[in-house]
Amino acid sequence: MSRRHDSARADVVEQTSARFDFAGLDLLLGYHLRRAQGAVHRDYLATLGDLKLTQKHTAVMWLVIGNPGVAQGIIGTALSIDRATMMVLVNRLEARGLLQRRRSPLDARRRELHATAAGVRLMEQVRERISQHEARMKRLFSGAEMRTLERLLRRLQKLDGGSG
Amino acid sequence: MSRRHDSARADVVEQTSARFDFAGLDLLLGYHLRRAQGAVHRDYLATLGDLKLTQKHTAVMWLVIGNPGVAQGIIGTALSIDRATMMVLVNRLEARGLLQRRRSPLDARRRELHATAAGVRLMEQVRERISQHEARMKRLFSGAEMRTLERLLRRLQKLDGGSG
DNA sequence: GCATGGTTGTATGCACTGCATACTAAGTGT
DNA sequence: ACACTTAGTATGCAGTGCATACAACCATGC
Repeated sequence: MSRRHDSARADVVEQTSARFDFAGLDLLLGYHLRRAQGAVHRDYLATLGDLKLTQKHTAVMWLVIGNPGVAQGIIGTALSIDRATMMVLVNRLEARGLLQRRRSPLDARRRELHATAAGVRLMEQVRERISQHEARMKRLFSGAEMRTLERLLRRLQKLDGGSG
Repeated sequence: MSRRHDSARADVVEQTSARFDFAGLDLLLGYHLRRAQGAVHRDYLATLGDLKLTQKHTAVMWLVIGNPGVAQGIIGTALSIDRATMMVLVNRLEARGLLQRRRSPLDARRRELHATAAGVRLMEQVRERISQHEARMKRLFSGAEMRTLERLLRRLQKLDGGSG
């Protein structure tokens, strides 16, 4: 290997790790939020593993079980998921036999959502896995930090109705 | 309207808003993180408006401008975006004429990324919009709270390499 | 009672994201 | 030379988000 080659390699190494410049990107709150959410969701999916439920699927099942017969749109509103996205999501859960749509006797426009026995069984396992996932996150923080983080994150939701 | 109808309506109203039960879902950190990220990203896209750049597209452009000639994979590693996703993302930015791929003279496997003049111009506007977006978030917090939030969010990224 | 307007769900299409897989090109080490 | 590794590419599938259009249904005013 010539000296020229050595110095070329050194340049590459320098560029690939040492001399990388975030150029202020890491001063943006949105950046940190997106990175954190990505890491948490990856850990979530890995923890759920074979149960194969995303955060949103889980949230819908959770709320349906907690509010039997609730309308699809109510869930969507509660979770800030629009109607079209809710459709796909509920279609998927229904196809997997985890919940059922039933026409509401009071307002026929509505479809009441009910968890099936299979859905309830699955969610029991899911809740256990979520405990592990949440525990892994809690280990990163003190109790006070957890409460602070939750409080600050909750405040960011004000952007949803803020000025639009 | 009969009394029966009145009370039926009351039930519906009760169910649609008052009697909704989060059943502990809102005790999960992952839930609050997802909601917050959703709200922030919606505000981000609305603020960018006609500039039409997502958070990730912006992050890539930002880092390419801050590190001219950086390899695609380095950006992906820095942002926790895998190679396949980076491909689609860079394809899109290249198709829009915002950056260019060039074969690296030092390591021909690599493609150096360079922002075009149009890309640089666009990013100037983007940075202004982002200032507005970040300012809107900062109004929700004190300076100390902002620093705390950033610090705690950064800690969550430890999940990415944690035990898998 | 009927027309009108708003609400809920449905269907479709497009774009972004994430990941698995497989393949090519190129560099590394023996 | 050879196997191993790395970087980029291409394809496919699933999840998500949103715009749009449409159908069914409810509430309201006339």
